[in-house]
Amino acid sequence: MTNLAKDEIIKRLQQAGIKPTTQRVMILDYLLRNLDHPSSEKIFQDLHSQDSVLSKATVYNTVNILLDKGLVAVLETGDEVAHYDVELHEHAHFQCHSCRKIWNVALPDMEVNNPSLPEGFISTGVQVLVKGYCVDCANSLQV
Amino acid sequence: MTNLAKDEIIKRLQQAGIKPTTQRVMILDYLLRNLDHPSSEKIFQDLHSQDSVLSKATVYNTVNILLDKGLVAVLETGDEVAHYDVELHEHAHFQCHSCRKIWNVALPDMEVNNPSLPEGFISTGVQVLVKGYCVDCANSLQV
DNA sequence: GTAGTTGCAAAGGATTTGCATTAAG
DNA sequence: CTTAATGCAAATCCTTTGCAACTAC
Repeated sequence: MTNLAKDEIIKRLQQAGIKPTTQRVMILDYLLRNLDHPSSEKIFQDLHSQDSVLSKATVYNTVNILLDKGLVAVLETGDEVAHYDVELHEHAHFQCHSCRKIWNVALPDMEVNNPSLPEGFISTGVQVLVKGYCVDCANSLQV
Repeated sequence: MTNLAKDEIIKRLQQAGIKPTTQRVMILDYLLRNLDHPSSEKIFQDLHSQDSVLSKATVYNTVNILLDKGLVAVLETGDEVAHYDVELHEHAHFQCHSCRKIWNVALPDMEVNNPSLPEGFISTGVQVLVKGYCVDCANSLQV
């Protein structure tokens, strides 16, 4: 599990031009320690229960700043909530229809970076989401 | 542009086990004529302005039924709204960061159907979303 | 009749926003 | 000091739900 020192986290924020306040460091630290694609609500709940100096609005604002500066990525799954990810190198996600958990999966070596876009279109990234059933749910549901 | 006769649409609904009411036929017809990935709100606005016999709840309910029966697919983009698509064969989508419009793009012939999932996991489908800038926005924004 | 569908308005849930307070350099 | 960030609550937007009225067999 990634476990960067506070100094490292502060440095990352500063390099991105984000003022490293207590709350922002907490949140980025949380994301680096929890690679299971938490939602803003989950981040808030977990951090707020440990340490009451944190509001929901701050979590949403901070996550949006981190997104904007490219320190995290967002994954839209069709759940009502957005899931965040600090893993920035290209990879795909798998989500279980039943338990809604998300896994990272390796992207096969494919030309997903060069889909046949119309002339003049510019790609900035590709999101690949595989849906299905995880092994536990597949077993218990007899899918 | 697809332009199925009402009879065809009714038949499709019946084959899926959906009672072909006036509103449901209207909505499926709309989706077949508008391949630009409309949202429920857009469907409601366009159909309601033509013909006032339609409520927002009916649009949401109907779209969910169509989804459930596999007559349409949903595309989650990270906008606050879901976009619907009657094109059911495998393809990718491109969305412009700037104008938010969505295009269908061909999936390169890749093994996206067989990503390396963990043992026992079952895939039921893959959603590929390419993000970037469309030609018009790229030009006007000098990206 | 009876079951299923519609419309309306209200509820629900995720996210954003306004503004007074507080913290950071 | 001065600017920016925080916390709180209210607001907003999308979507779902409850329920009474309606429609179609």
